[in-house]
Amino acid sequence: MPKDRAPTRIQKKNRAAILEAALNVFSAHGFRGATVDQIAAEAGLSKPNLLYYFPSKEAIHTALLSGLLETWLAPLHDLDAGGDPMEEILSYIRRKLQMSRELPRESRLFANELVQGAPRIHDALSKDLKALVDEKTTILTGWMDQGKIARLHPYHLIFSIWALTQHYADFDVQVRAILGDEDPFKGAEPFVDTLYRKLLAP
Amino acid sequence: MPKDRAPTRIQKKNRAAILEAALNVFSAHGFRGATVDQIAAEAGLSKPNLLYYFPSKEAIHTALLSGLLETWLAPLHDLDAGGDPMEEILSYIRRKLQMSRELPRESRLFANELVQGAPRIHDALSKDLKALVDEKTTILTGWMDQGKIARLHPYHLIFSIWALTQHYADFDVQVRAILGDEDPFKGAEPFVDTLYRKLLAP
DNA sequence: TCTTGATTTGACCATCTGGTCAAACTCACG
DNA sequence: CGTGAGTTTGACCAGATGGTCAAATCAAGA
Repeated sequence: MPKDRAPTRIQKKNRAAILEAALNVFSAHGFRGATVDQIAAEAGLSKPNLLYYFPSKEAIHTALLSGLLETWLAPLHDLDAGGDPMEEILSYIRRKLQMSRELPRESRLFANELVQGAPRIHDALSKDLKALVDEKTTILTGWMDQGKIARLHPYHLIFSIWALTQHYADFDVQVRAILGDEDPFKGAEPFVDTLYRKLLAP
Repeated sequence: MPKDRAPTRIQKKNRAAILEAALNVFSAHGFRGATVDQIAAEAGLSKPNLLYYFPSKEAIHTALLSGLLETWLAPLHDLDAGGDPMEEILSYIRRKLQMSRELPRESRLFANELVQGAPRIHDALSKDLKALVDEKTTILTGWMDQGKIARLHPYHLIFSIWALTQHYADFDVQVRAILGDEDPFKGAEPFVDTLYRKLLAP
């Protein structure tokens, strides 16, 4: 285990390679389904070498999740009370959909964890996530009070956005099995845009 | 392994107990995360005894999935070209939401499988599911042509229904972490109802 | 009751998996 | 160079896990 001095060139490179490999493996097989050997192989390291950088499989998973949670929630963080309500929400939705396209592994990493009861991030959900959502639903409710957008249950509004956008990453196989060659996002973007324009129109 | 005569009383009871236990365990931990011992214990059998009824862990999983696929797709099957378009669709949505509430384990069983690339049901997706969806989107498109409902991408319309309704079962922990004590479905039902009424209004 | 097939189990096995460790090797820097 | 910290690895281990098997037990019809 490297001391806690400034990380060396090699440490930076290997830690990054491990996390990248772990993202591939954990997102495709879940925590239990992933093996340390698999991650090590994909990172181009031997297993003992990998365990020189992270003390355990669980530690890699935790590092991944907590490192990516911020990225994952950034779009919601950026929802601005000062902006135009409809534009703010639609822009949030577009960013979420874009993340589904560009960061599907991250989406599935969280999906795997959530479907199985989030044993490793339960805390982050009921603390950080809840706090963030509460902050933003206050903004949404404010806009509803001002008649800027239709009155809806703000929590369920947010759930609907998550469900709709992440569906394309999480259940990618199913979507592709049905759409065939068609690019899922080509149709998804105008669809969700239309959906939320109609839904939110005051 | 019992011969393929008519199943005895004991065979019926034990097979049912095994599938029930397997549903609990597979839906909570995924295929890889589930252990045969765990399923056997939950079914009240010893491991060798369980393996007397099913030849392998994989066989249990396959039996479960194929046995439940029909149940899972029944609501879509019932979408009737002869009925009132808006009522047919809203009734489909209500049934899907009801299944999310009453059969969350089944939902998570499929979610687990799908998130990890559906290695064991890829065939059923691109054959049975695709055929069913194609049949029903034809109906939807017909209704759109007649101006009975708004014109939308029919595949994405169906995806949106799946995403919205199954979200409450699949990501239950997250929903509860945010809603607290509030019953998720109390708010969800009017929300999705409103959503699709607005979306589908011609 | 007796017999036969169905059911159940304890003991066992091979493999996989997360993790350890001491020894070897490499790198940067004085 | 030389040297000490940083890095890598082969060999190894303990426990978990899927699965097997022969022997024991049970159930039901003749």
